[in-house]
Amino acid sequence: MFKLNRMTDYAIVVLGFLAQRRGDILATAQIAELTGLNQPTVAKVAKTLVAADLLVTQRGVHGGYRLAREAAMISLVQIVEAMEGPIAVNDCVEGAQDPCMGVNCCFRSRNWNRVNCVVRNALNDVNLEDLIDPEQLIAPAEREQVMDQKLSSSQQSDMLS
Amino acid sequence: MFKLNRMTDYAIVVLGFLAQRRGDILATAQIAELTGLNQPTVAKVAKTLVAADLLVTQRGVHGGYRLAREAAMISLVQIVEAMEGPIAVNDCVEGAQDPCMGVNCCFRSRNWNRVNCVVRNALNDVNLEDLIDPEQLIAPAEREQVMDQKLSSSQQSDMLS
DNA sequence: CCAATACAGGACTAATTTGGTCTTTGTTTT
DNA sequence: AAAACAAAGACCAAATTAGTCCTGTATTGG
Repeated sequence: MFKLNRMTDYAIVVLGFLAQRRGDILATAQIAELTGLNQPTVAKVAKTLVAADLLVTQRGVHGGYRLAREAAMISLVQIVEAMEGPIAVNDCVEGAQDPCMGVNCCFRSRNWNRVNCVVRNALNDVNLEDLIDPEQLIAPAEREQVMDQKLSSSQQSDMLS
Repeated sequence: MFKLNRMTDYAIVVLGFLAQRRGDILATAQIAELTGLNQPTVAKVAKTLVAADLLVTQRGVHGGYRLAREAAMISLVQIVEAMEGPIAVNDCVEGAQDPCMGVNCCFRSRNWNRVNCVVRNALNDVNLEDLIDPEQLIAPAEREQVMDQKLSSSQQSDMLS
């Protein structure tokens, strides 16, 4: 429960990868190859992240994606809400699409809002940079070698598990 | 996202209802009728809640369920974990069944644990009593009348929305 | 002691959500 | 202008979740 779905995991992998190569514009095929994800999946995730202003895109030949801003300025709550919509443990809270009404169907207590706020703040306090293992911030020279290791040992799914 | 699933909503409805009638042993059919849920669903939820020691059961004629302890002693985290399993935003955190391994697949940061703890604490700070609207704690005399209103206006689903 | 009632436990089906793929359109570079 | 490549959305497949049903067991009352 309260588990992020796989697309969000993928989003974090992609964003984390781009964060390590800040400034580089990378095509989905490259990202896919180097992270072990497959290309259509990367493309799908990237689309969503562009819509949420977390990535910027460059069309045409030599196009691709890069972070919209530095990793420290991208919080986990932005990523999660980009991939999964607004955080709301149920529809009783403010901002939900179907506000609760009727005396009987809902314990309409302020406490749901409280729960939501705390969760949201927790996610807001962690940014993309925090999630990156410092050891993975490697120099370009070493990069290729390590990438090879990555490819040989990585699996398609369960990227974050 | 971070939305409780429907069974958990139902669980809160059932628990909240029993909390208002503390001490009463009620059969699933009665609970179903008075909450607007249907009987098999109530039965399924109740089974799970008994396994989690949130309800106690009485078999046989005039049997049914009642709260295992007072509402103030039942926290939201207990309800959620009873219905949806341990809280873990992903499999990287301690206590998850598949601990993360491999240098590449996981940003194995302490921050995931931090997020989980905060979420868990938020849920722990709210108990069943907090979730009940005080106005719904009504005298037995009025109860039947209000229940009629409930039945006529309630829908099967979206109990908490 | 028997019948009625109500829960226990598990299997099974249906519905919904999520994940993944493909096709068409549009943009950029040479 | 043509070729290369990404954007966007439609679409199909897989997995999860919800809901139902059936058989068995415990308890009470006649």
